Amino acid sequence: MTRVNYTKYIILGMLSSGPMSGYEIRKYVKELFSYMWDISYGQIYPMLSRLEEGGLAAMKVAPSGKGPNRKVYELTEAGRKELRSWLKSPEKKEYELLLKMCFGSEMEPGLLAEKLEAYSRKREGEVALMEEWLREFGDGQPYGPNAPYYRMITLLGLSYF
Amino acid sequence: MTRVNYTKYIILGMLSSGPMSGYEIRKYVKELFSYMWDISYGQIYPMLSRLEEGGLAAMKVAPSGKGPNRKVYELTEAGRKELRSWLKSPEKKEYELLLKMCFGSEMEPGLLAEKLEAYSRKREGEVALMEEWLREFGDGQPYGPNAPYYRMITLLGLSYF
DNA sequence: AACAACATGTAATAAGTTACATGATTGG
DNA sequence: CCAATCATGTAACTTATTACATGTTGTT
Repeated sequence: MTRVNYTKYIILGMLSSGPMSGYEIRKYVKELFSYMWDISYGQIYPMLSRLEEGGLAAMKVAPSGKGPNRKVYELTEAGRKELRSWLKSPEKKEYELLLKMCFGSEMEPGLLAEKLEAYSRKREGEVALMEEWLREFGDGQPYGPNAPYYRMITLLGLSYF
Repeated sequence: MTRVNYTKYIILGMLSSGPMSGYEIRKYVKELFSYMWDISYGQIYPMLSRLEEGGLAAMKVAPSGKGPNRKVYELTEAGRKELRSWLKSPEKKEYELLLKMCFGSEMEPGLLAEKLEAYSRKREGEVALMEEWLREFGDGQPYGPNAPYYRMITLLGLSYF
């Protein structure tokens, strides 16, 4: 089970909305996704080079109105294919579906709805478990001094799900 | 600005509830926090050694009813001090306060409430911003093909906050 | 002249994952 | 005897952060 490089798919996903420079990718990710993910230049620029090398993105130097020249990257067909193949694949992390949702326009019609329904079904089981925890946390001390705080977090999780 | 090692504080925090082995830490983190964080043996065991070396935890070998001997780690006074100093420090990541909340029993009375209030105030500003985004995402296409999906995520974030 | 924002990049370091190695005990 | 669970650990590798280097353009 080789691990998924999310940085790669965040960048591929950003480029799916249109050609962009590394600087812009950073700016939009910070603006739109700041409370979910962050991505630093130390990841972005090397990854853009790797994507270009691998034929997943094509680079053009473009003059910038302000500041130095920009390197604008555009998704190639291979890049779009790679993005879509990840979008279709099963999620391995909790937040992965949320990330995929950001690039919903690249998903086949119905796929996102299908995934969201499966997620919701999975969550229903967890909600039942959380409700059970809440009852358990209430009874005495078997969970130690932090039980009331776990309770608060479980309550938060419950309302979120 | 040296970076915060969250693994260290998760382990220190777990040990604050009582002596525990690496295996147990993994088990509880998976059980209780699985939808927020994960922590692998490849992090836990080396970190426990480092904590012991640094005098933040003390190790005792204890026979296990089942399976091989366990190495049970107990928080030292220095370890507790280190945990509390992190608990007091300002948060640098979005999810950091949630993590701190799990170890609320080690926080000075009022500190958690204070931090939660500050967080709530900060969130109020963001809620206003999100509401503005929702209006913007509604008007035409300046945000590209994924605008409806950003809208969904913003809606989710809004109800969460 | 100074500063903010624009723009790209790298090197050193730290952190995290995966796969592997080892072995005991209990229940079916 | 086999599988599951208990239990600890390491090596190879990948990923991420921070600090630094460099330089432009527009605003105060």
